[in-house]
Amino acid sequence: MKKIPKPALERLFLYYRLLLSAHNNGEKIISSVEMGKRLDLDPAQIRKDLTYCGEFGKPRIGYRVEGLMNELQTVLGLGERKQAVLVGVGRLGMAIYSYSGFAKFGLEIIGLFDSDPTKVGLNLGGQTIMNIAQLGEFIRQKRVPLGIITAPAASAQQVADIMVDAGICAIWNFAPVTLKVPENISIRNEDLAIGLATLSWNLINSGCPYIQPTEDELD
Amino acid sequence: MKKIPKPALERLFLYYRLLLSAHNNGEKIISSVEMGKRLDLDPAQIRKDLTYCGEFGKPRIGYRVEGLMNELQTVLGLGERKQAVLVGVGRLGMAIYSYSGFAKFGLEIIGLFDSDPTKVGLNLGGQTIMNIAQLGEFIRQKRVPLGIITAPAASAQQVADIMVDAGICAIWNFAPVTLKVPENISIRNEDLAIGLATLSWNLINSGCPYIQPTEDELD
DNA sequence: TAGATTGTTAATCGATTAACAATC
DNA sequence: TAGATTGTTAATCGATTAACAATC
Repeated sequence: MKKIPKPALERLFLYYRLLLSAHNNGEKIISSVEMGKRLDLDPAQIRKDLTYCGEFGKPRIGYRVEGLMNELQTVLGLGERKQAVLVGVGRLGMAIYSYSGFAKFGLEIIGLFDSDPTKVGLNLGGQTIMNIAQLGEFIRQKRVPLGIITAPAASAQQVADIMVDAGICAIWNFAPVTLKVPENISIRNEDLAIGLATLSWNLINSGCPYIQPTEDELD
Repeated sequence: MKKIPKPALERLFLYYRLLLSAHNNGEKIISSVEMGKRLDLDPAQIRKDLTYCGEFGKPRIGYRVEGLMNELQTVLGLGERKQAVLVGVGRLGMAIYSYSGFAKFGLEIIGLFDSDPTKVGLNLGGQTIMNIAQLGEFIRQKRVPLGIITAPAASAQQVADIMVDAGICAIWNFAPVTLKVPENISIRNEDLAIGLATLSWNLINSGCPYIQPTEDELD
């Protein structure tokens, strides 16, 4: 398995989603130039990225939409079932749990957990929220490879420790905190506040007329 | 205003949040080594990043927690009020709207919009959900600098067009689609499915014992 | 002082972009 | 064929890491 640079890996998924949409739209062939237009990316970069997943393009023609789509699905493992537990059934947790878009890529949330006794026992979309005390045992027994943390920052590390101890392989972390995990565990931080912070910086440095300069703004 | 590379800008926010926590914890001084330990980053990188926001460290001593925190707050504009509209009051939209963590960094969502007539008129946390037809006028009148899109992919571009036309300066996009906007508009895509896809790839390429060939999983 | 830590310069690393021969 | 598009190599760009003099 050829190593794929992280930025390229993320783009591969964008290509996959684009191809899925093109396929549903009845398109048979697509060129790197056309993909670049739709995704606002350099066609050369797209071609380069696609070399990480085998060769499919034909000079003068372009890429077969369905073939490339299937190849990407295989490479990214999007066709595999990925069972997961979700810990922290707040609004964000519920949003992720109920979002059908992830199921298309193989995500199956098979266990909901919370530490709040008023939530434990509630039924949500056919699943009963369990006490966090049962988390480790559940992961071990069901051999759950993926953990989703939508718990508050204060308890996120504790949750991660339980998951790791129970043998989980990957963590999707939405808590705004840097988790300490062994390096064989793969972790993805969706730190939404970072996005807000970068937009904040852009706003005050872009001369937006709708932002009222406090006193220090003049360049 | 010195230009700040994007990855450095994102880390600056991590430093800010760390300092906020250290400050609340009563810490007065912190070194780049200590920050590196807590954030799992190279101390040299931290020192380098911090040069983008003025000089604060003292050799042999470290950084003054409060001073550096305040400086970062100013640089990132986190103390400024950032008024925003949110379009698409589904579960994710509600999660973002009701998350108090963003308010700490200056976010103020002052308008909720949806195209679903059964939602328009409902009251949510003191605000009435408005019809998307009023979006442009609202932005113009209130001079709203920031738009948050939590609408479905299919309508996201249309929403963005209205926002841009009304003079919005920045867009925080949660819809899984590449939006076309003029290049003077700053945009941040929080494409959560990318995270899932990278974890998916990691799972199938890391030899996770809890991941089995698909046929074993059928039941 | 002696030692720890900064800010900065230089070296390394990795990713993007450009160029173009090969190809259909 | 002529022309468009690929895959790949080389050049460029930018970010990270290493090294170390300056400093308190």
